[in-house]
Amino acid sequence: MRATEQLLAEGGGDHVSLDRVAALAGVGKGTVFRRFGSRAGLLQALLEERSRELREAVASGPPPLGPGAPARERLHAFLDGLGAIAEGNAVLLAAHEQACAEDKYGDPSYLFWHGHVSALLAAERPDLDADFLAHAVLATFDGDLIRHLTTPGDPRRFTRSVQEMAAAMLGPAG
Amino acid sequence: MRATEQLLAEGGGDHVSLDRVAALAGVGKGTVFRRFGSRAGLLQALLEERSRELREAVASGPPPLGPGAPARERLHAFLDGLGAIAEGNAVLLAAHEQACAEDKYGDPSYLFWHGHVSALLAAERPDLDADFLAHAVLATFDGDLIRHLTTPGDPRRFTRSVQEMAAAMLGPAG
Amino acid sequence: MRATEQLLAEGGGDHVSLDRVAALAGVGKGTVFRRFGSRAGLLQALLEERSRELREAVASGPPPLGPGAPARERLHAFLDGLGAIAEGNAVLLAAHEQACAEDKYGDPSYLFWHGHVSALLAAERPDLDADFLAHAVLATFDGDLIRHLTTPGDPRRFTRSVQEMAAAMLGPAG
Amino acid sequence: MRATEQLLAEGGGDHVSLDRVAALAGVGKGTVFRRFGSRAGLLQALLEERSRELREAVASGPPPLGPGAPARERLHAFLDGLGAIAEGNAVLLAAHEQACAEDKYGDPSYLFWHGHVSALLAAERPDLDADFLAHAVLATFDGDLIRHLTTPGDPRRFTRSVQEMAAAMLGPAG
DNA sequence: ATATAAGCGAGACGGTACGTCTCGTCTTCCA
DNA sequence: TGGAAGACGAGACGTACCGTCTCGCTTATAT
Repeated sequence: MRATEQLLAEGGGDHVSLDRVAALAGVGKGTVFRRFGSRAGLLQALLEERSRELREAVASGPPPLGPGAPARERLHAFLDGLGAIAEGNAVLLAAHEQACAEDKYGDPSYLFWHGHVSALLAAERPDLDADFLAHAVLATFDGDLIRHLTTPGDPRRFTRSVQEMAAAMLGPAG
Repeated sequence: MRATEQLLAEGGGDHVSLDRVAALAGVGKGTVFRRFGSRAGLLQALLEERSRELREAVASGPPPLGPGAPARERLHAFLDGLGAIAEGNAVLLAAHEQACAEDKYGDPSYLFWHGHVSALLAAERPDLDADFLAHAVLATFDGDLIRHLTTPGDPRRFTRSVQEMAAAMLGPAG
Repeated sequence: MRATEQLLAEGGGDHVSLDRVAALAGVGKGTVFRRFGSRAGLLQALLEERSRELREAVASGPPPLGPGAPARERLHAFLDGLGAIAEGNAVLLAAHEQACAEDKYGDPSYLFWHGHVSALLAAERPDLDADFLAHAVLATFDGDLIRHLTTPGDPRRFTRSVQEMAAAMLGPAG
Repeated sequence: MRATEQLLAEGGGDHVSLDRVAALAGVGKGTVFRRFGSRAGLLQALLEERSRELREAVASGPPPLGPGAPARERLHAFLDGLGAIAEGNAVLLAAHEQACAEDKYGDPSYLFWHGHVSALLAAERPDLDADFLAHAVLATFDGDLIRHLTTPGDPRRFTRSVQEMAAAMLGPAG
């Protein structure tokens, strides 16, 4: 089931109409809506799938991603992981943002990332508004921005820059 | 002409279809398209209007907004101005983002803001990727995020946080 | 099992989807299809149930409904019985017509009524096209027409009119 | 515009989905809905078109269809005309009945036919329930019934039978 | 002053996505 | 293992929207 959607994300690029997705997946449109509720739900599920691993590693994996390492290192590792996902799925990301206009900040997945980043930032810089900074960091994970910055010659430019920004926010190490 | 659209942005809230806009403005849909080219154009024009003053002040006004003041102060003043605009037009901002999905980073208005912020950051922190940081700063000016953060009790929460973030990026003065 | 469907015919009124019927009956949709084959089958079964008595009385009951009475009287009695059923189940009738669009004239139940009426008409008026007249008489048993004609103040208006029509068709007794 | 729908009625037979109609007519689906409101509206418009001539002839044409001739002759001529239309458009008729389940008896076109027939019947047989008889006569113009009765060898069987029925209703010429 | 040109109000149209609703089949799971 | 429950395939329907287009009117300009 998921595999079909992946095919389509590849095939369609951005013009992924649900009708087409369903047809190309060899399944009725009704099924898609029954399973995902709406266009937003579909994209969310795809992102979810692609980031579940990272989520689990963050929640309960080994350091430095998981609990146990210093906040600074955990943040670095996390941004590295999320950056990799984002760079590999910029198109999907962009489509998701476009679809989930409403309630983007209430999405459970976003809430998880935000909570994580916020906690790490707060641990290192209790003097700052970690809640906002987390939103700011995550706001840079914009599909269009990533596509804008990523060139064939430098596929990790985006992640590197995000890391640099996070480092600047945290200030000189301890 | 503009006034009509403003009325509509207020009236419609978020569900501003061009049909409705045109009808409510007492003008044919054709006229709207003749003047703005597309939905994106309309929103852009509205934002343009609301930010022209700031733009001019930044380009050729008196310090600290205009040229002449230290980069740090200019950035502070700029973010204050842009924050005020954004907080007062969060709905419009959100609609614009939704509409201008394509080519958002090629929009002249965005390019101007980005160039300005980028230059200021570069002046103060030549060691960082000012280009990216400017994108990051501007990425926080997201209509939905602003609506999410702004509460009746604290209307300038967003701007304050952005300032704090910029300060953190620039590091200790000096 | 039948009882559940009756509940639904009453409950739903006109928008009786099989999904809803099944759900409201507290039974899986599969069950409904196994027992009735299709939407048409379900409605047919309901009608069947409500008209079985009349059918048996007509086929082998005592006169004037059953064999033995003069055709004119048998027809009168039959139309009275069928009219009563139809007036009491106009909604069901309308739904059935809508569902059985295809092959309406091959339905065993319809064939029985038609054969009966046709034979009675032929007996009394061998000079007319009894086959067609029987179709015409039965065509008036239309759910929507009955609902249209039946008012709270005159619940048997439809039956009376049908009788009058039949009498006119048969011509002066004689 | 109409021509396209005619093509489709021919082409589709009975499975005329609005999507297909629109596509095959080279027009957007939105257009179809704007012009006809719904499936029912489309079919109604087609029937309207095919029967407009008869309607005008009946309302203000020369006898025996139009005013001036005796009721008996007018009814005969009218049934002949309507029968011809119905026999030539049985499929369309059936589709229309299926679509216009709701409010069939409030349709202006139906009201016109009914008023006409009812008036003619009342003129000739004031002793009968002309209102109902008119419904009964028109009820025989059922697409499926016509298809059922019409064979290649006897294309006017239906009309002939309707005439006979009407004659029987009117009784011996007075 | 009249004729003509440009521009504008109005809205129909082509095209298409979305989400809801059905029906009838097919699969799964429990008794 | 057989029947109940409901997921699934397929697709129609109606709505909303965008961007194009064609009208007819009005206003301004040129003769």
